Amino acid sequence: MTKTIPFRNCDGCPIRHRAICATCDSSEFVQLEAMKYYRSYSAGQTIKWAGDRMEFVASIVAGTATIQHLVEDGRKQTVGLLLPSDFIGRPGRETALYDVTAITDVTLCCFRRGEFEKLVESTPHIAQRMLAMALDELDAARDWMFLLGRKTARERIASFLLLIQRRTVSIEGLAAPQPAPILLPLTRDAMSDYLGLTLETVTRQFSKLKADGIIEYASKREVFIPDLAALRDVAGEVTGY
Amino acid sequence: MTKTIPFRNCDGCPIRHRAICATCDSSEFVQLEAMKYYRSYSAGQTIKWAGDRMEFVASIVAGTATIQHLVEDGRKQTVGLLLPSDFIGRPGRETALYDVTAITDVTLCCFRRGEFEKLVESTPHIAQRMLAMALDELDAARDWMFLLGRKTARERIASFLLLIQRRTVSIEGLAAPQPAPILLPLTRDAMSDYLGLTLETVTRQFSKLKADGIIEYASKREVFIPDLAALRDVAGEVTGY
DNA sequence: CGTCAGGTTGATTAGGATCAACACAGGTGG
DNA sequence: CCACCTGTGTTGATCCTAATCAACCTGACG
Repeated sequence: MTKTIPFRNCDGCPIRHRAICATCDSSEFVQLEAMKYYRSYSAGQTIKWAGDRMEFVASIVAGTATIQHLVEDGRKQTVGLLLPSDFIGRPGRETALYDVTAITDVTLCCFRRGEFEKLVESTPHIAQRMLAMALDELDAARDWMFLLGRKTARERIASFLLLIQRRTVSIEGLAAPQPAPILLPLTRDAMSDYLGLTLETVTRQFSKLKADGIIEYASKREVFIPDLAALRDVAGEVTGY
Repeated sequence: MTKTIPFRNCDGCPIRHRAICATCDSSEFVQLEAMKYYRSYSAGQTIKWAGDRMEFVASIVAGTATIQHLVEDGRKQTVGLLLPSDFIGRPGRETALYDVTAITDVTLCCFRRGEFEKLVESTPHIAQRMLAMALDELDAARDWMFLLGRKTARERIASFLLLIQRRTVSIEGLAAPQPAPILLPLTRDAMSDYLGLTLETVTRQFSKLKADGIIEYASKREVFIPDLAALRDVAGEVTGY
């Protein structure tokens, strides 16, 4: 459950330049560094439950988590995917609205909520950075609304694969050449929750994409994309011009 | 097309205490007041097109607008509903990502984007207020993702009616007694775009809810809700505890 | 009075959901 | 070492909700 963290201070932090601290100047940075603490969760653990009092906010340092809306009758919808540098929690809210679950092993960089809220009030850079990140997330949520409201199952899978492909490239840098296998951080079931489908439909569409030569399996959870443009086409994105 | 505005300065402004200016102190307020200008659009007009350069950001003073994602093959999804006090645009983005369309006659309180961005940088209160509003919108977007991904047509209609009912009450104050008719700002077609359905399905579900006694028509665009709890039940909201 | 936008209703179809059986890998314990 | 179990994934058969295609209604307006 507790996992060793391969660094001790912010200098070596992999998300230093993309998280909420990205635009802090050195004095702001000292304050953040002083109040941070790390926490780890293993795959499958719930980080917070809807309704819980939120004692901290945090940045994802490593791993993947999901934000989920769960309803008594068993219906579930993943309403956000949290990857390294993404932020959990919001200043000013007492209790969580959604469940947050670690999908892979996750390391968080946490801040006590009360202290963090004071910092947001006193440090304009942080409020501005958080605003920019919140607005980006809002755009992402709106794109996802289009997917959930209007895309076919096939298009949803293709869009999801592109999303993971892009984030993989942006996190790992473009070290690896294009046709590198991309690792899916979610099970078929978790994907279905994210895509507004059932797990059977997800499986079927994967099989169909494979049969059509759009993807190839390295393993059940690792996929090659021989032709990215073809995948974009399937996803309903405009490739052109 | 141009509509008279029934007030000249912020004192009489109906959204003074809910828009981005809500938490400004008096000196900040003077700055905002100095740079604002009003603009009106008549029902059906497009306020901005996706891809347009955004020369201003704005608060909705009166009327209803929608944010839409439109795709070449004709599919359309409304990804946001803008009611009085909601904000259009974002500091730091050059071009609009989505179409914004006036559904009813709309009055905006506009700020030139460049000037506004400077203000956001220099005025922490505004960045903080915008952050709070952006996070609220993000929560609303996530609730809508659940609706689009998991709710049935009937539940979607009921949820939409509740949404309008709540916003009607909160804007008009609770002057009117509970069983007041609520005015639907959207056509069946526009509702279908928002709910991820077709207009025929919207009509059918309205008819069914009427047949079931959940709603009553005052006119095609005005609805009574005799029993709010019953409607909540249909919407899949937990009444109880 | 004719036209047109908005709305309703019916018949049919299709895309995913649901129910069900089975495959496969990895881990555990006897 | 093997038998068993559990979590994950695949595939098939059937059903059902909402989409599609189509006809018609209603009221506002020039």
